[in-house]
Amino acid sequence: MTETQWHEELRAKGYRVTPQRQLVLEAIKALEHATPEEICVKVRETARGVNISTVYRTLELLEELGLVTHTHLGHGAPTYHLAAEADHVHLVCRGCEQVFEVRPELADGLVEGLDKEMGFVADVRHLTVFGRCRDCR
Amino acid sequence: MTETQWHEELRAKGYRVTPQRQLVLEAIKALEHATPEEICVKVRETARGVNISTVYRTLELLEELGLVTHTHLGHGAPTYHLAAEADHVHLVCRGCEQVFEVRPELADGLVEGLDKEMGFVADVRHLTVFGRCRDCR
DNA sequence: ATCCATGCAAAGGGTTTGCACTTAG
DNA sequence: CTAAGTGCAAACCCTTTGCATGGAT
Repeated sequence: MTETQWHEELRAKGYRVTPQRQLVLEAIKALEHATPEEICVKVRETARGVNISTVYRTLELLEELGLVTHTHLGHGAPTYHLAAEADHVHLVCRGCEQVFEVRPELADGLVEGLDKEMGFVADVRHLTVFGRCRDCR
Repeated sequence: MTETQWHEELRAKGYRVTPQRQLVLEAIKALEHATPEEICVKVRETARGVNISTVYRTLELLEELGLVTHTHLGHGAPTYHLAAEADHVHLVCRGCEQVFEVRPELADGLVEGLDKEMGFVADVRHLTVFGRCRDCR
């Protein structure tokens, strides 16, 4: 989606294009897997005084527009990333707390099984697998 | 694991067997997928005045002993269940918010793939798949 | 000139912690 | 007896909300 495309989508739905909204989206683009807090810090590098509650409200909006998704990687705050770049499964190692990304095709069997067995359509982009990585097993 | 078995495991590690700890474990057994708050309420049906912080401390202990595991089903508090009965994958429907359980074998392909591809040992019991159920797709 | 969006501060969940008291061993 | 466990209250993190001000359209 181009810059002007989502600006127009915003306006079409009665929302406004504000500097804060643009900065939050840019921060997500730049950071990858960033928490609201981290996004806020990043945004403040450019524009001082942007409030954390604005970040939360913007994240909700961007997610509603389908530009952004979030995942829960562990116990703390969720992490946000561009929906366009979110096409991977997350692995979280309980040993070293590291986060890995793997091709979503690895979950194809699971996805098909769930659909066949009970008509459940899985959203692989929100899939987080906990376990232990090679070095911590 | 029998009653006396885990009592002895507690003592062997220098922990004590207290009424609160027994009640918390029984509550988890009875409730299935209960949040700390719900467990606390259940425990208070039997013993009044048990504190929520004791519940949290006990959950941590029981998890360390491997008697109990938790999963994050959605945004709120995690849910706890007996490790012995936790052998299933959770599905959460984003439409109706319902939680389903399915046989862990459905994830076998994923588990094998992760191991083969990068030596990652997945813990299926903590796996939660988000998506849409038959009625909400 | 609208009325949506923001900043601020306060409140809200969920969880952890410090400390004096209690209790299992 | 004495170390571990508990209750209580306060603190903590993350998130949401109410309201007056500010700004995009």
